[in-house]
Formats: sequence, structure tokens, C-alpha cells
Amino acid sequence: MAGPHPPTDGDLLPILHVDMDAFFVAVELLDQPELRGRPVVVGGSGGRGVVAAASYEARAHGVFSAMPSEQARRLCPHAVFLPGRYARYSEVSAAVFEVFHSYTPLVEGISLDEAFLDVSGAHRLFGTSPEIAASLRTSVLEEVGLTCSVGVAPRKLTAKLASEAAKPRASLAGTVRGSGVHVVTEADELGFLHALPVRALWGVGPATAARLARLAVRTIGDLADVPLPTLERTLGAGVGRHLHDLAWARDHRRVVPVHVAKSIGHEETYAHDHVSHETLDRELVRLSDATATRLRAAGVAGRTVQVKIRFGDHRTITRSVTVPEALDTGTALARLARPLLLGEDVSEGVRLLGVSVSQLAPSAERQLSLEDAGPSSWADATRAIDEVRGRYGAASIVPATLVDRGRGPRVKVRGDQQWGPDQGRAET
DNA sequence: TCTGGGGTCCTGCTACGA
DNA sequence: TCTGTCGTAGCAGGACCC
Repeated sequence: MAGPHPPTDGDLLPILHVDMDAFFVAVELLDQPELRGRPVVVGGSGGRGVVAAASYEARAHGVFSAMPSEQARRLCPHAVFLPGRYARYSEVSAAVFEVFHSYTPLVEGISLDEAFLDVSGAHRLFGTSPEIAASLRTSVLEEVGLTCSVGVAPRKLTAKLASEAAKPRASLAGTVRGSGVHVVTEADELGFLHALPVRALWGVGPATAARLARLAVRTIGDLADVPLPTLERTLGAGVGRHLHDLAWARDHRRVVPVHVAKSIGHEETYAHDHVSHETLDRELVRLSDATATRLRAAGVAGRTVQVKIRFGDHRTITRSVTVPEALDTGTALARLARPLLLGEDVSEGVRLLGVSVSQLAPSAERQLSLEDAGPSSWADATRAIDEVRGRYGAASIVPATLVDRGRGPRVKVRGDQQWGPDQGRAET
């Protein structure tokens, strides 16, 4: 266990950040143990896909997540490339979160493979925070078969950075084992924080880092030394103050177990650019239908529909419209989205199309619209459709425009192209 | 190195009603 | 009736996260 001064009072270290090690790859190795020790890359296999996760053996060759798949293939041609299996990762993630919940009900999921835990109420049962972290790692390994890294700290900001410090590292000579648990006490916090590069801070991406570089800010310590008014001028009042607070470890965010979605949507990058409104309209119906299905599954409806269009040159625009009554059917969403798409010139080629819905409210609060009126309403029909899909699969009932003769219906399911279009996937 | 999908949050601008 | 101000909502784009 790392951390120079293990605390005696766990209550001063209430926050754990747990991060699964190379999660998607680890799940694949769980299912295909014969791949252990080989470079493995999970992600979109097509020319427009990206790497979702790379094994430490692949990372040693310079492959990292979010890298274009083509580039990864050049860097590590002998790697095993696997398509992502979102449904399987969700399943394993649920098992991991079950272990988290066996320690504390205060679990805030950040993604499938990452969570914050508030263990301030768990000391009597499980010991100090560092002891809980070690025990939790053992439980995840024994019950699910996967390894994770845990950061233990007084607040979320430092817990997150501490888990990063506990992770294994890839090198050409082989994987260097991480400490597994890294503890940052209140007394160590600023020293730990200020030595890290400013990019490590949550909220500093390439654009903000470039602006900070002009102020000669490279580390979080450099950032802490910049006067607040200078930061506010450079980054804007909100961002400037926020980052200044973080640089001084002022982070009052609590662990929030219940996540309420603010928007739900789908988008898709095509293997080849689309140039006809007719084809794009079919895609729009498909994305609207998939989005509406998820809205209903979540028990919400939304008032704002947004269409996202990315052209061949990567220029991206969004168009949105807000209506008084909340909607949750594919036909209603497509009806609102269609004029937004038709208003744009697509002749140069569309690479990505997306539909999303925001201003969400529980479905029960929806105002009754014309669609819902009458004894055999659309609402009843969509409920019936959802039931059939729940029993026989997403493709069992689809809008007529999506039935592709000879190939069957094309439906969008969450995560089916999480990391880009697949290799050789034909587009019309 | 020509860059996914699903999100959140922030900022700047404009329109509109009080 | 016209003008200025303020708050709010809607819209678009950008940055960022995993």
C-alpha cells in the first residue's frame, strides 16, 4: 500500500475512487484467457473507428484509448483487435458495482468502470478507509475476476488523482505493477496535487491547457500561483475560479448516488459520407426511434430536440427546437427533427448524424397531446411496441422506412457502434 | 494522428415580455 | 407611444469527460 503517512482516523479520508484496470480489455481476457500476455486492442474496427481500450502490452507500443484504430494497427500490427461488446461490459460492470454496494450505499458511478464511494459510514464494519480500499480490491478480484486501482483521499478531486497514481504502467520491458491503493492524506494533499501536470485536473483539456501554457502554467502548482484575476481574464470567470479552487484542493462536491439524466440521444458516424436528404431522413427516423425507446425505458419525455450534423470536413453544427409539450415517441421526434435536417445543405457529404432530447421530465408529467387522444392512442401503441421489443428484440418491430429489402430491418441499439463504424459495413 | 458515442457544462448571442 | 433596462428562455457552438 502506498501513501507515506497512513492515517489512523479513516473519517478524515471519506472518499474512495475506484478505477478498473483496462476494463474492456480485462473483460475480453476474462472470456478469452488464451489472449493473456498478448497485445489486445478493443474498439471500432473500421477506418473511422477509435480504440476504446488497449492492454498494457499494446500500450507499450504507444497504443492508447481514443486513438484512431488505423493508427493503432500501424503501431502494433501484431495486436489482437476485438470489436467492443457494450452489452457484455455492462453486465460485468453491474457485478463490480454490486461489490461496491456491499461496502456502502453511497456509490456514484462515473462510467462502466469507474466510481466514487463515500465510506465515512463504513468504518465500524470494515475498518479504516485504506483497509476498506484493500479489502474492496480483493473482493472485486475474487468475485468478478478483475483488478482495479483505488485512490483514498479527503475529497473527490484528490481521490481520483490518487487512483491514477495507483495504476499499473506500461513499458517496453513489460507492465510495471501499480501499488493498487494510493492514499493521500489531508497533510499530503497540496504537495501531491501541485507536483502533477495541469492536464491531470478534471476540466483541463487541450484548449485550456494551451491557454494556460501561455501563462507558463505547466503544473497544478504553477496554476495555484497564478493570481485569480489573471486566471479569470484568461479562462473566463467561471472556469478561472473553478480551476483556481481545484488547484488549492477546494472541492466540496459530494458523492451523489442517484444520477438523473439531463439528455438522452443517439449519434452515428457512417463508414461513408451520405449526400442525399432521402438517406439521411431514413437515418433520422432510425435514430429518433432508438432515442424514443430509451426515453420510454427511462420513464421520461423531453421538450427540446437537437439534431447534430458533422460534415465530411469535420465541421459540426447543431440545430434544435423546443416545444411546449414533452415527447417520447419516435414519430414525434422525427417530425420535429426533420425540418432541422432539411434546412441544411448536405451535398458536401454528412459523416455523422445525431438526434438527442433534453429538457426531460417524468413521463407522467407530460401534457396530453393530440397523439395521445382517442381510445386507441399512440401511447398505447408505443407501449405495446416496447413490450414486443422487450420480448423479441429491438428488430422485431421497426418503422416501415427502416425495413431494408434483402437485409432485414436496421435498428439502432445503445452501444452497438460505440467506437465507430465496423469494418466493411455497407452504407446506402 | 484526420479524430467514436454518449453525455455535461459553460459562454455568447438574440428575442421577448415586464 | 416610444425607449431603455433587466431577467429569462432558447439557440448554437465549444470544451471537456469517460
